[in-house]
Amino acid sequence: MKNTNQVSIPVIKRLPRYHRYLEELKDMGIVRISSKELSQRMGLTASQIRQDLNCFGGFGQQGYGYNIEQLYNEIGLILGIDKKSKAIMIGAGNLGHAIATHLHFENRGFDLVGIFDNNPAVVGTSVGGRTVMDSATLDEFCEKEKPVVAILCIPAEYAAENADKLVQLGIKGFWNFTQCDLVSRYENVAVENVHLGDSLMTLCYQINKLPETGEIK
Amino acid sequence: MKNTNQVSIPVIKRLPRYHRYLEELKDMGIVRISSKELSQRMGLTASQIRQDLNCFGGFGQQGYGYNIEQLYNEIGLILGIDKKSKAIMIGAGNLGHAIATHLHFENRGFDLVGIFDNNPAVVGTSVGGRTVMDSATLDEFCEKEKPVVAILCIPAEYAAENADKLVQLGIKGFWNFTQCDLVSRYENVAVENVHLGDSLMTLCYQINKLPETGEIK
DNA sequence: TAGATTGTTAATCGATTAACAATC
DNA sequence: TAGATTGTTAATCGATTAACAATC
Repeated sequence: MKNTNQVSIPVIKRLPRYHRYLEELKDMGIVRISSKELSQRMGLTASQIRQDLNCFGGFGQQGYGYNIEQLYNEIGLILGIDKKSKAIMIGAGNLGHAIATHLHFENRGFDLVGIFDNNPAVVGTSVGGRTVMDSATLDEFCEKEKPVVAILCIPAEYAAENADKLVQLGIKGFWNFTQCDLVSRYENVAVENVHLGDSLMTLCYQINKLPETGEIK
Repeated sequence: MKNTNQVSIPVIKRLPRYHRYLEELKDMGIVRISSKELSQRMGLTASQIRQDLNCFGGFGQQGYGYNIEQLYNEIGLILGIDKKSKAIMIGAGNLGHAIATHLHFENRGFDLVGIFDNNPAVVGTSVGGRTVMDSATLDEFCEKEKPVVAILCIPAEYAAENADKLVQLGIKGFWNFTQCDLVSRYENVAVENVHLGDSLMTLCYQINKLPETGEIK
């Protein structure tokens, strides 16, 4: 694998999608694929695929293309999904509950080791086979388990204070489902935002910009 | 408002975020703001903000800046959140349940008029004050209510067939929570993907690329 | 009026696409 | 070997940033 220093964000964001398509092809029993054919399936250019992959190394072979299983595994390694970082979830409301039960953390480089909430009605209940713990025990838990990532599923107004505290407790990355941006509050802390409200508004724009049925041009 | 033909995607994706920041400033009782100050708050350049806004018209005033409430309203109009498109949700599992209850559709240009599931155990239950309907009644419902957007909260393997059917029933846009890409299956149908799995894997990459504590450089 | 800040044009930067020699 | 397809360099395209005249 080549020097991975400073691979651009757009490239990184495409990796999981490559991974998905390759998994599908692998499961179909297909062994090799050319950048051209993959590009057609994915709606990209072959050039882009080759450029993207060559940020990390030459995984193909001239005249042959790419071995699907090998490339699939390589991309998994690049993403680091074999590492299994410890993650905790803050907030076990509707959304937290859904995220905790719906995602396959273990297939994506994480181990969800704890779920916390400060609502007494929720503490002690089971979410996806895990018992929700009291937020009051968070400090203690972090000192012992040393989780690396926190998944924020709390109301926006508590996001900043919680994040600050979690960084002090050693958290190095957030999967942020709150409206709050956590813009550059910290150095060397990764933030991956899932702004569902923003996404919905973007769709709103698209819908309203769609040509009306029957409209000319 | 200027001709909005072909405003680039990156610009559109920033609009909801401007909207959020402006709402916050408005709620704080602040009346005006310069592109410079807003840029500092948001972690952007002032140039970018001015360029973005001038895709739609000149909302500012030299020497003064922007009136926060006016700009907030203008961006709302650009996004079209006053239009209230009818939306239906397909799949009322954990994730669907959370989305239906967690998002404020009415503030973001949509009216969630129906939730459907094919699981008899779920049909008839209440989700966020709405009764889940049987998927078997979907055709009938669409003919009568003419929803414009479908929110897909179903397993990936059923996504394509459901989407095809929904397009035939008149759906013009998808908010797609499935793993399936729905890549360019249709013309003049908007697709906004929320690939949570991809997002999580991107975070995985970031975490593993973070400099180790104590590491030099 | 003087100072501030926009709207807009020009310059820069980065990402995507095209081209092609290398090579399996 | 001939054909296919990569890895990589060069060209293009688009988005971001800088600069500044216009003007409130």
